Amino acid sequence: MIFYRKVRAVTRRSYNQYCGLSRSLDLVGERWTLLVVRELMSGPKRYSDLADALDGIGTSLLANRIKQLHEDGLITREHLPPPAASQVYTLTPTGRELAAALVPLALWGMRHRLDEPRRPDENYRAEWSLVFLAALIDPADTVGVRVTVQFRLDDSAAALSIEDGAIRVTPGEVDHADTVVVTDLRTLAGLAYGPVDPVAIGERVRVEGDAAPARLLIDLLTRHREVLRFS
Amino acid sequence: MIFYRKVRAVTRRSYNQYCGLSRSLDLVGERWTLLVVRELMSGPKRYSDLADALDGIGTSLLANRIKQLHEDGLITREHLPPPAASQVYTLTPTGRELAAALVPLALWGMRHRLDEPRRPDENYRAEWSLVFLAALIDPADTVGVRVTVQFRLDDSAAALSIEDGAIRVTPGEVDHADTVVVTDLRTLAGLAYGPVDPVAIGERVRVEGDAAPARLLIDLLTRHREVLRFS
DNA sequence: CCGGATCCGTAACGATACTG
DNA sequence: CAGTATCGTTACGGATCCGG
Repeated sequence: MIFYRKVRAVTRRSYNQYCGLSRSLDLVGERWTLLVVRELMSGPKRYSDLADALDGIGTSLLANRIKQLHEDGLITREHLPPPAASQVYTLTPTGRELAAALVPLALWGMRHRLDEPRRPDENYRAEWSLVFLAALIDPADTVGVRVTVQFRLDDSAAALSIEDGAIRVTPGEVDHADTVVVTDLRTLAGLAYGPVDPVAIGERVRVEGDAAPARLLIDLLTRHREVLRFS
Repeated sequence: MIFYRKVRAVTRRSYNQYCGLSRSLDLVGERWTLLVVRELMSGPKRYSDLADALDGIGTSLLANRIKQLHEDGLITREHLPPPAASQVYTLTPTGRELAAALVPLALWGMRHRLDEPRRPDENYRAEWSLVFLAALIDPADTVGVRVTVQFRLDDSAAALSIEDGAIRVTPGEVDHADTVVVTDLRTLAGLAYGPVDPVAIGERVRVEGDAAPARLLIDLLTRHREVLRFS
């Protein structure tokens, strides 16, 4: 009797096209991969953090995706010092460039696919959108700026902070925020790229605390550069 | 005896996340979909054109992808007048915005995934990369410009033309080109976004015909705006 | 020939159970 | 906590067929 051992495919499925887009998708075009990258845009994450955020991924597939991203040099796997006894995944510089390349695609989705409101059982985290909106801020506008704003969007919280030219998004509540902005995702997204008028946002945006940092940040978000156009 | 009819799933598979990127990928994240969009960036195409360019897609899947893109309002299906007796697919304005959003991802792939040279049996078409490089040209720089340059890259040809502010890529050979540029993809891509120095390209770029239009176009390609940065 | 639809084998994914 | 192992289901790939 002969046993056939199921051998793991040595070659990944490829489009077999000498083209930048095709080769990008060969690497990160499979299901869930780009969402793992998105998760890491709000800072290093543990395996269980990713599994928790990516509802429905299945543990086995997540492990495979992490392994691929690591082999391809898009993330690093670091062991935290003993007291933590844990390991975290972090974007490499190449991975961060990929993350930046996802910004227009995410904004396209915000513009065209967020008009259908959030379904009752649909997952949602404030940092998912905030990382892409934060990428719109022009670093040239942040010299000397040092601000942390706590956002609360549709009952999820995340903070956006600017310090020494570094723009960072932190999931959840931070304890050193300069002020708190309470609004919804569509309003904030509409402010940043589109139809919402910054001067008439009184009833859709509530600022708790000092208004100046909130104004500053919303100003930075609204005077970003143009989006790319095709044709 | 009871026959079970295989019912087409009424609900597409979704990440179930209220997030711009997730919802984009719900729409266009499945295999081959974004490559169909890329094909349409170089002009309207027939079904058989797409099937021919997307080697390995399988006719049934291509038909499904086209149907989805049409239902989602990203492409139109037009019947050509009787002598042609054919139908072509064209990007809608929303579809063109999506195409523009793919540019950074394609450039990321050019920068990071094209160092592995073209495999012997790997498919290649000049327009695949040219549409994304052309998107780097700033429309503000094209006022009054009217030029058509025939490119020949690694034995595939496509033309890039600018006219009345419209930038267009045409597959294959055109018959009204102002000049011909012969080079390879890595050189052209390196010129546009990266490490190749425009002043020392003599032996890597060959211009057949009038040098002025070629210089103009290469100049437009190299002085595009910065790419988005993350972090 | 063009524009698909049908069928079927294989690979990818999703859910759950289990382990160091 | 950080994954493997297993297994049923879905998606994809290739071939064939079919109506205009």
